Formats: sequence, C-alpha cells, structure tokens
Amino acid sequence: MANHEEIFKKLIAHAKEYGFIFPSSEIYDGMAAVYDYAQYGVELKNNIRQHWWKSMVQMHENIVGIDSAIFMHPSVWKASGHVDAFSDPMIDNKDSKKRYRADMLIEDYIAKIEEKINKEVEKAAKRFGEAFDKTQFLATNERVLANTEKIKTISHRMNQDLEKNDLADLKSLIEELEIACPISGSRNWTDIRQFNLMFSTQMGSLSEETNLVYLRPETAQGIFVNFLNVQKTGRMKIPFGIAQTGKAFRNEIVARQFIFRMREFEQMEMQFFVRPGEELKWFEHWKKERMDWHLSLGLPIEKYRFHDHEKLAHYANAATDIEFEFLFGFKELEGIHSRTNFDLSRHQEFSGKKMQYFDTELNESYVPYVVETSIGLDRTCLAVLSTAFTEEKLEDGSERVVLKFPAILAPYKIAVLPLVKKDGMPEKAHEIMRQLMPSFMCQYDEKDAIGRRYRRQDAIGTPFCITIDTTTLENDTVTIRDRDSMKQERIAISEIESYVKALLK
RNA sequence: GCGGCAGUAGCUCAGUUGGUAGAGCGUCAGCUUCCCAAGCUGAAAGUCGAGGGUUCGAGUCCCUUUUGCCGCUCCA
Repeated sequence: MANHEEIFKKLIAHAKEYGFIFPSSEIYDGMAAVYDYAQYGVELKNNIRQHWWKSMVQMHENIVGIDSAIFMHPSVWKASGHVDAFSDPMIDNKDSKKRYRADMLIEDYIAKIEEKINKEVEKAAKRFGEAFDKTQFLATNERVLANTEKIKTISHRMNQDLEKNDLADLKSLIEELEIACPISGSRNWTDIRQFNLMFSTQMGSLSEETNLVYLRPETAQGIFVNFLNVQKTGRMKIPFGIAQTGKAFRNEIVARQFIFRMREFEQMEMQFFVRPGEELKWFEHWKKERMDWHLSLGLPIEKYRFHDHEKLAHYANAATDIEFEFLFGFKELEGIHSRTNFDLSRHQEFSGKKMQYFDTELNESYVPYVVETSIGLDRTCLAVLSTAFTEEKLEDGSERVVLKFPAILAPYKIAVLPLVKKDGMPEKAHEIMRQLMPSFMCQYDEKDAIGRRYRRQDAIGTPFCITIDTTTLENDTVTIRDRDSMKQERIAISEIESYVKALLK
C-alpha cells in the first residue's frame, strides 16, 4: 500500500507536469478540491464522455439524451429530499477535538432516557410477574411519566430548532441537558454550524426579492423533471431511458484524493423508466451492461467488482456500486440504483402534475419505476489514468514513463516526427499532418533527438508515432511506432489512416 | 472543521550563527544528429505560498493566513 501511495503521488505530479490536470486558480494558491483539466486532460475526458454517450445513446434505440440546466427550481430539491438530507448541524468538542452531529448528540441523550424507562419496566415486570400490565404501567408510573414527558419536550424543541434552523437554541438545549462529549467527558462545546452539502446562490436582482437557488448536487433531477416533456415529444414507449452528462456540485466537508472527490464534478447518468414490478429485472440487466461498458475501456477485469448495498437509501429497493481498484483501494466508480417510483411520485406530489405514463398494452396509467446508472466522469478519468501510468525499465537500462491508454481514449492518437530537421523532412511531415488532422488528434514535433521525442509522446500516451526519414522522401512510406511494444513497421502514407482506424476499434 | 508535517524556477532540491537567491533536469533559440531521453553553444524563467511584525538588514526569527500531504471527523 505504501508503494501505491507513492505511485499515486507520482501520478498526480505527472498529471500536472505533462498538462493533464492542474489545481484550480493555482497562481492564487489554488482551491481545495477544485481542479482544471489541461490540454491533454480535456481530450481524455472528452473521449471518455464520447465513448459513454455513444454506447448509451447512439447504440440504444430507446435511449435519448438531454442536457438540463444546473439551476433548477428550488422546489425540486425539496421534492427530492436534498434540502432536508443534505445539511447537518455539526458541533465540535473543544477538548477532545471531536465533531458530532448536534441532533445525534441529543438523540443519544433521549435514547438513554428511554433505556431508563425500559429498566423501570423490566423491574416492575419482575415484581408483578403475571399480573404486569405494561400499558397501564407506562400510563401511571410517575417516574416513567416524567421521563416520557421529558423526551417529548426535548424532541419537540429539537425538531423546532432544526426546522427553524435555530442553531443557538439547539446549542442551549445541549448545554441545558448537560450533554458531555463521550470521549473527553467535557462540556466545552463550539457553536453549532450548519454544514450544507448543497451550494447555494441567489437568483434575481438585489433590490427585489431574491430566490435562494442551489447548484444541483446531482444531475438526475434534471431528467425527472423533464420526464413528461421527453416522453411526449420523443414519443417514447416504456421501457425507455434518458441520459445526460453534466456538472454537479457538493460542498464536501473533506474533499481529497485528487480528482476522486471534488466539489465540482461531472456525472454521466441515465434514468431508465420501466413498468412497476419489472424494475429488478432491469436492474440486473443494467448491472451487466454497465460492467460490460467498463470492460470495453480495456482496463483489466480484476480491477472491478460489484458492491451490493445492504443498507438501502430511502428511495431505493436495490442498489449496487461498481467499484474500481484505485491506487488507494477499491472505491465507488458508478452506482446502479433501482430508485422505485420515488422521484417521480415526489415530483407529482410537489408539483401537482401527473407524472404518469399510459401503458397501452396494459391499458392502465402508472408512475414508472426507475433504474439509474450514474457514473463519475472524473473518477473514470482517474481510473484510466492510474491504470495507464507505467514506469518501465528498458533492456538498455534506461527508464521511461508511459501512459498506456486504450488507444481510443488517448488524448492524441498520432505524433508526426521528421527524423531530422532538414533535407525537406519537416515539409513532408507537415504535409502528412494536414492529411491526418481531419481524422485524428495529431501532434507535430521536430525538436531534439528522435528518441527523446518518442519518450515525450510516451509520457502523454500517444499510441502511434509516425517518423519521416530519407526512405519517405524516396517512396512515400513512413515508419509507425507502437507506444507499448516500441516496435516499428513501415507503411505507405496512404495507408496510415486505415491502419490507425483499425487499431482504434 | 481539528491536530501533525510541509510550501524556494515547470520538476527535484541546495541555501552556513539573519547580510540582496543557486544547481541538476526540463523549456526556448541555434548547432549537431538517419530511429528510442541525459552531445555542443546561448537564453529565458523565482516579489523564496500570501500578509504583517522584529531588525540597519528576513528565504532564514515571531504572528496571522492560505494551499498540499497524513491522521481524525463527515460522506443523501
């Protein structure tokens, strides 16, 4: 593992040094967990996105794509549950330096009172034996009644505080109850702060009434709110899917591990709408199909595994992650969730619009069930980068760093290199460049010795290097070098395009 | 958000008890070179993470802040 950490550091350094990924606003010291894709990184990212879009949208008759806005009506996030679920009141103990969710501290306190009541009940049950009436005991015993009343008062006040966002009173409550830190036993607390996982901003001019709007924490809702529009205008018949890629934003408390967890990130997701009762069948279908997609990237199969969720989110009746073995262990790369009809039903409830589909075969209307596949584009970039990153010791004892990308994902496909910078070779090379540029990302390089130029291309993962030499000038052939084997073949200039295309699958 | 460590050229680093910033690699220009980096010549490049303080003088000492790494915490 220590070795993996070192490779991970080297990878991050390589990504910066060779123009894949830069820290955001670096001249101003950067921003935590925000990164910019550089000249090579953006090509890699675009290629992965395109590969996904092609296999999900272009290759499926019953899936269409959309591109919904990042801003959405604030009610969307109430309906989706994000407003409630995405913010936690946190409090720190100054002595133990431990952080807790303030409401959880109070819940624990309540649980202790409940325990007391249970003990009273047990004691009484022993004492009275057969004749014990629990309901009556609970309703009459003074100590129990006092405790029950206490619980009621506390939880009522807590819920009111949470609802009104009255963090000061929530802290007072903790102080009044003399709740101490379980670790230090100290009651030396900081103020409570709200950690909202959603970014917010205002829409509308300052002088008028402004609306609080959120930057979407997931792209999925953009599809749900467009379900009716797409289904009707696209004349879609269930089962069908809507796909989109786009940015989402989460104000992570701790965002680390390079581009694995960023505050601004890109998702590629597809919501597949099915008949109620058929969702688990489709869930299995998409599990398989998505894994096949990952394997089609050309990364090794042993790097992947499924991780089925045992604890399901409130909206799901089945969920699995496709995990990838990053340099810091197996982590979630894609989620496949059977979201039931939760989202559409909630939007139906909150918007008052019927989010239903009339199924002519069944001759009935229903709120469709949804199977979601949602993959992190940045995480996929990281998966591809970390798998491609290779340090090689060559036979002659020298070393090279190669990014062994699957050719289809490589930022540049071809480097065009005149062997020497004279005798008309640069001119010939430019001619070949012009011929190949419409079909491939190509890079021209005439600086330094040929071997060094090969290494430079290795470092950015270019799969093919075409070299122009004296023979080229005689018979219009070039050598084409394979990045991984470093072997060369001589082919006609006219064959380059079909040769490379064949190897791009 | 808390604690520990760190931040000097694109990268890796040096910089003496405080005395006005250096090396190697890389980059660029030129020369040389007919196939796998490290031949030759020359050049550019750093307000020493930022702000403040102590001092005649701060990369060096002090305070604050920011970013990164590690640990904790959090992760619908």
